[in-house]
This record gives sequence, structure tokens and C-alpha cells, in this order.
Amino acid sequence: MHYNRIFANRRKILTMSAQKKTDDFLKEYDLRSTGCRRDVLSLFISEPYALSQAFFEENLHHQYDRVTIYRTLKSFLDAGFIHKVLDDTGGSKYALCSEDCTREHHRDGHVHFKCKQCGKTICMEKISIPAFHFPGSYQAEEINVLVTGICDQCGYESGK
Amino acid sequence: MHYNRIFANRRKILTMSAQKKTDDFLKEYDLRSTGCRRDVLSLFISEPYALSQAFFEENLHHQYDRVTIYRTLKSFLDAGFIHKVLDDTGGSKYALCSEDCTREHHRDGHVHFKCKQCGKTICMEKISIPAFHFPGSYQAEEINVLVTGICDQCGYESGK
DNA sequence: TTATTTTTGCATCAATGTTGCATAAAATTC
DNA sequence: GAATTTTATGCAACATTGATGCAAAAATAA
Repeated sequence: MHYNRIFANRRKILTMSAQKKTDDFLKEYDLRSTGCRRDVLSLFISEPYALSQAFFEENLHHQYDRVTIYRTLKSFLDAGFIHKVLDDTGGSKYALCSEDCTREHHRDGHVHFKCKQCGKTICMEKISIPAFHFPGSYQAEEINVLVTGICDQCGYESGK
Repeated sequence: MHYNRIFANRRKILTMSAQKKTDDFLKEYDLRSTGCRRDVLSLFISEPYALSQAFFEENLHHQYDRVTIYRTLKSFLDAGFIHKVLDDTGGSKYALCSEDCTREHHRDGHVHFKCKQCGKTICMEKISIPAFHFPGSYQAEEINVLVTGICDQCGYESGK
């Protein structure tokens, strides 16, 4: 059974013990189980958003060096179970892959919504990216769609 | 006659004298005509790609301070005749708007293609972004589509 | 438990985004 | 056209992020 599949449904994996799930998951991807990796992975599981490096640094109370978090994210990207999500302010965010992505190919296939108010980037897993047709010898490999606006929550709160 | 319209077709404006076109254009947008602004604008006209700040610095031979170029781009963004284009490597690029965008609303409406080989970001003006339908009270304001892959030119050259 | 391999923390550097302030340049007024 | 007002520029400075080298520490294998 592929842990990728398990991750496709966060609810499932959340029933496993915290230590075991991250431990097993990391080993599945040939990554050593270290404190930083377990903690970063746990945050990915508990937060259903695309997360920035700064988010991890703050939420782990600067327990780990920023380079370590940077390299942790890089190892997760290389392993292929997170993907990079574009951000309109230049930086990058990262999110768990919800489908079977290969290391090179991250057609996560869904739209990302960044709220201008709360700043959160939400994976709109229900909204898939349509096929685009390019002329001539253009070879598309990855497609990123970033929508900015006001999210559900913020729209409801300010909308009276 | 709106200069925005003129810009919609680069060929047209290229027939005007270099000095006059940038001068008039800037004034149309209530921007003072300065050396840096004219030069940056000229590059936007001559290069049919989304350009990075570094591109301007290099191509203007570091004639202007990087902060000046940064602020020039910002003033152009505020004026509303360029829009920010996402880049997969974190940074931002900028491109002339080819439609009438308002200051706040930059539905430039087309797909951007970034070539992994030559690094250029091409505005695929022919490929429009479809409408996405968001649930609940999500309010989409801007939609950015960034496709990475191999462009026409690079694909052709390496492809035989 | 020891040996091997990988990860971490720290130092360091480059690039980029951003602001404040004094000076320079552009537009406006006389 | 000279003086005045307004705005832009250059420079210093600082924050954030991406990235690499290296010795020490931790994780796995033997």
C-alpha cells in the first residue's frame, strides 16, 4: 500500500499514532526519520494549506535552523511527496501532494487560491486545471494556476 | 485615443519616434518622463517577454540604481499598464498589459509560458484563461497561469 | 557497540524586496 | 527663462530568501 495513497486522504492517516505515521512515511521515501522532518511533516498533515518556510520556522518556535528547514523542504520535494506552490509575493509555498506525483512531474492538477486578506493559500482539490493546447513545438510540462481573491471564510466574515 | 490600445499592438507604436512615444505614453499615465522610465518602457516595447528586474539592470548597464528600477516598475504597476507575472523560481517578472487593465484588476487573461531551457517567459496572448467556478463565497480577483516546459524555439533547436 | 552515512547548525554569501533621507531633476508658476 | 514646487533618484541600510561548505551530531547499518 502506497503511503502516497494514504496521504490522498488526510483523515485516514490522522488516525495513526503521530510518531509512527511520520516515521513510516519518511522511511517509505528513503528519508531518515529526524526530529525536524517529523515535525515539518506533522505540520503538513495538520494544516490543509500550502505552507511557507517562514510558517515552519515560526510554528516550530525556531527550534531548528532555517537552513535545516530549507533542506528538509528540499528533501521532501526531491522525494516527491510535496510540491511547490507559487505565491504572488515572490516567495514559495509547499503543499502535500494529494495524488501520485513522480519526482520530476508534479502535475498536482488543481488550482490554488490565495486569500488577500488572511494570506492563506488553499489547495482547491475539487477544481482541476483544464487542458491547454499550445501551438507548434511548445512542450508543456507543469501548469500552475494561482487565483488571488477573498476566501470563503474571510468573505463570509466581512460580508456581514 | 487610448495609449493602452496603441500598446495592444506593438508594431504600431514602434513606428513612432522613440523619444516621443515613451514621453507621451508616460504623461498619459501621469508619470513624469525620466530617463529611467523611458529606458525601461522602451525595453518593454522591444522585448516581447515578461522581464525581470535583473534584466533591466543588466540591459541598462547598471546605469540606474537597482532601487530606481524597482521603483520604476512599481510606478508602472500602480499606473496599471504592466502586470506582474509569476515565476517558478520565486522572483517576479513584469509584462506590458495588452488589454485595458484597471489599476486594481489585472485579468490579463492569458497564459504565461516559461521555458526551462532559455528561461524566457512568453505571454501566450492567444491562449486565454478559462473561467473557473469557485464554491461558496470565494471571490476570485486575479488568475495567473504559469506553464513551464520547453518553448517553440528551444524545442525546435534541440528536437532534431 | 562500533563504524558508516546522512543530517544538522553555523558561517557565509548572493539576490531581492523595502524604506528613509538628502540631493537632483522635472514640471509648474511667475 | 528664472524661481518655486513637486517628484524622482541615489545611497545607506535592513529583512527575507535561496544556497553552499564544513565540522559536529545524530541516525542507521554492521
